[in-house]
Amino acid sequence: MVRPGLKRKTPDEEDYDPLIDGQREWDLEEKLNSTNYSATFVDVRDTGEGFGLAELQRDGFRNPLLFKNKTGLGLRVPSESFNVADVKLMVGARRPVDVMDVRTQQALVMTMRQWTDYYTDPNRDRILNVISLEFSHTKLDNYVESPTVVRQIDWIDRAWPPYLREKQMDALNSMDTMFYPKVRKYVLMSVADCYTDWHVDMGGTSVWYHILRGRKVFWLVPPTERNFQLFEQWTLSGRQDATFFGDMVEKCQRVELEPGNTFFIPTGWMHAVYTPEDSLVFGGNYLHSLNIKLQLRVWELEEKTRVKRQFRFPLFMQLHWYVLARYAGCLMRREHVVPPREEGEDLAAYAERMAEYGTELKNSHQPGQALTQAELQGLRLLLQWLRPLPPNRREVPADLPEPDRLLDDIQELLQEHAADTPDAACTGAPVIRWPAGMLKEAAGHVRQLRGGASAGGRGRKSGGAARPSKLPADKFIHRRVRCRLCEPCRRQDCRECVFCADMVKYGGHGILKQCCIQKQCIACSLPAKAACFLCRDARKFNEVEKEEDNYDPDLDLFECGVCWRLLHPDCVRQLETADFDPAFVTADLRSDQMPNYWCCPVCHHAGKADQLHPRISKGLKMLLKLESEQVETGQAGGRAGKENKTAMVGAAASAGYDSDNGADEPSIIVGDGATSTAAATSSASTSAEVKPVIIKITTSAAGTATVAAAPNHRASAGARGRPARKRRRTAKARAAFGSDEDDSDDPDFYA
DNA sequence: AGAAACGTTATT
DNA sequence: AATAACGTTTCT
Ligand SMILES: [Zn+2]
Ligand SMILES: [Zn+2]
Ligand SMILES: [Zn+2]
Ligand SMILES: [Zn+2]
Repeated sequence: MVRPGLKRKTPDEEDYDPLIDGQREWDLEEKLNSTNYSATFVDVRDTGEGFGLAELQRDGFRNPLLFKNKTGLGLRVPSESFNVADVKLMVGARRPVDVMDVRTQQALVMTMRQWTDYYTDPNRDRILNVISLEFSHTKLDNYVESPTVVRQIDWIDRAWPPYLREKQMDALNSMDTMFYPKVRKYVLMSVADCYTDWHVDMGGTSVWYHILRGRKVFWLVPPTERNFQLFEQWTLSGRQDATFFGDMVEKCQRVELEPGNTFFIPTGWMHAVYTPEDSLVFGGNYLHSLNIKLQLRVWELEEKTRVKRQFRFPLFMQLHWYVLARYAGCLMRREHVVPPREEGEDLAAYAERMAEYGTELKNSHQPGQALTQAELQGLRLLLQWLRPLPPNRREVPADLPEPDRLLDDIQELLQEHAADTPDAACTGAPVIRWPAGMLKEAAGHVRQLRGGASAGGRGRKSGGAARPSKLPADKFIHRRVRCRLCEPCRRQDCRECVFCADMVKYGGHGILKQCCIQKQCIACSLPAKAACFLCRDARKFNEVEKEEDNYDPDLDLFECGVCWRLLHPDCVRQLETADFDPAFVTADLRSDQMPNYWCCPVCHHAGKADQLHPRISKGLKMLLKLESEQVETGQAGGRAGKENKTAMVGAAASAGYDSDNGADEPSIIVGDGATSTAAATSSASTSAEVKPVIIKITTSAAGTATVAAAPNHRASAGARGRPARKRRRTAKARAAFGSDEDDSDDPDFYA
C-alpha cells in the first residue's frame, strides 16, 4: 500500500513512454469477478483474541492475516464517524499531501484543504488517491495506535534510539530533517474506483491496515523467488498497463476488506488494491526480525530496479545497524550506541549523563534469551551483507563508533545461540528492547527543572546526592527570577518572617534559603539571559514595559509548558517547515499560571495543549491560599483570621490585587509609585512607601525579635533533654554557621 | 497536607 | 566570589 517501493514507471523516469499512459489493456471488471484468484493464502479470523507475538515466534509471519473485528489486537482508531474533514482538522489544512491521479498515474501535491474540497465535491472530475499521508506528531497521532503485536516487533520501536526519535517529536526548525524513519502511521483516503497497481511495500516492510470506512479489494501474490523474478520482469518491462501481474503468476488470491477489518500483510507480498467505494483507512509500515531474509531480498530488488530514493524506506541501513546494536546490548550486555554530547554541555555533565544512560540500559538486558531460527538466519545474513561493504557504503549512524566490533559481537552471539531451540524462543515477549524509563522520556513526560530544584529532602543523611544537569541544552524547565518591579518585589525584608529569621544576615542559619514572605514576586520572569530557541536572542519585556499600550506579545519571549522551549511568537510565525496554525493568536495560547508561559503553536497543533505542565507561581499560590482562608474565616481585607497561620500571609495580602479579577494581573508600581493598573489604584497599596505587613510568628517568644530555631532534624535529640550527638557538617555549612561547636543547647534556638 | 531542607542557578 | 532564592524532595 503506502509509498510503494516498486511501482510503475513515472514520467520523470528514463524509459517512461507517454503513449502507454492510462491505456489499461486489461479489464478491471473482469479481475474483480474472475474466479482465477482463488488461492487461500489469507488466514481469516473473527477477532484478535489469542493472537500475539508468541504465535508469530512459533509459526513465523508468512501469510496475510485478516481480522474481521479488531477486538484483542490492541489497535486504537477513531469512531466510524471520523471523516476526511476531521483529518484536515487534525493534520492541518495547510499540510501538503501527495496525491495520485489514478487515470493518468501522475503524482501531484495538494494542501489538505484542497484535498478535502475535492473529496467532498459531489461532482469530482478526477479519480484521486491519497496513500502516503504520514501523520505522526500531528493531533491525529493521539487518536491512532498500531496493533500491540506490531509495536512489539517494529524495529523502530525496538531499536531506534529513543533520544533521536525525541528530537523529531519536538523538531521545530528541522521538520524537513528525518531523525528516524517516519513510516509508522499513515491515513489513506481513496474515492470509489481508485486502483493502485501491483507493488511491493518499500524496503520489504510489513503492513498493518485497518478499514475505518468504505471497502477495499486486494489481489495478493506470495513472495517466492519465482514470483520475485516475474515481478522484476513485469516492472522493468515498462508495459505494466499491458498485463495484470496477477495473471503472470501461478497463484493469486483476491480478498475483500470491509469496515472494521484489520489486515496484516507480511514481508514481500506483491499486491494491487482496488477501492469499490470511498474509503478511509489507517495503516503503517514496519521492519522486524521475523523475515530478515525476505526484507533483504526486497531491498536487493529495489536496488536492481533502481527505485528512487524518495520511494524507498528512509534510513534503511542505519536502522539495521541500530538493530544489531540492540541485539548486542540486550543479549550480550555490550552497548554500542553512544549519544553525542549536547551543544554547550560540559564534559563532566556529559560523562555523568552517559554513566546514567549505561545504568538505565542495563534494565533492557536479558542475556540467555533464546532466538528464533528465522532470527538467527537473518542475523547471519545481515553480517554477510554488511561486513564486505566499504566504509563509505555502510551508512553507519554517527553515534555508533565501532561498527566492526559490533559485527564481531554479533558473530560471537550467533555462536553462543547456535543451539537455541524453537520452543525456547516462543516467549511472547520481545527480545530486543529499550528500558521502560528511556521510552517514557521519549514520550515526553514531565521533565525536571535543570539542577536548581533537583535535590531536596530534610537533613543531610536523607537528602541524597544531587543529580547533575542531565537534560539537553534546550529542554528544561527554566527557573524563574523575581521581576523586581512588582509591588512585593519592591518591598524590604520584613525581618520577622520564618525566612527572614533564617537568613544569615539576620542571624539565622541560612538553611531555608527562601525570600521574605512579604517579598514573594507575583510576576516572576524568565532570567535576563534566557534566549529564544530560534533566533538565540534574549529580547524580552519587563513587567513595566508589558503594561504599556504598544506592548506586542509576539515580540516577547515565551516558555512552552509542553516542549519547554523558549520562543518568540514572531520567530515561530516565520517558520515554514513546522506544522502549526499560521494565524495563531499569542494571547490565546498564553497561560495565566505564570507570566510568559504558553503552549507553543507547534505543541498546540499537535494536540498537546492539555499536556501543559501546571505551574503556579509562588506569589499566585500564596494569593490562592489567602483567598481560601478569607472564605474559611469569613474575614475580609487580607488579614487572616487564624493566628497560627498568619505567618503564611505575605505581601500579596496588600499587594494591590483584586482577587475577583481572575488573579492574573499583577499591579506594577511605576517610577514614583503611581500604579499602572486599575486594580492597583483601588488597592490598599497606594504609594511608593512600601509598608510591610507586620506579622507575629506565634511560636516566637513574645515581645522579642524572632530568632531562628535550630534545624529540626538536628535539634530533636536536644529537645528531649539528651545530649545532642556530634553532627557532621559540610564545609559549606560550617562556613555558614561559623564555628563547628555543638549549638544544640544554645537557648536562642528554643526561644 | 504542610513544613523543612537542599543543591543549584541567576545575578551582582 | 558572594548573595539571593527557586522549586523539588523528604520528613512529619
Ligand atoms: Zn520577611
Ligand atoms: Zn516581582
Ligand atoms: Zn526569537
Ligand atoms: Zn511547545
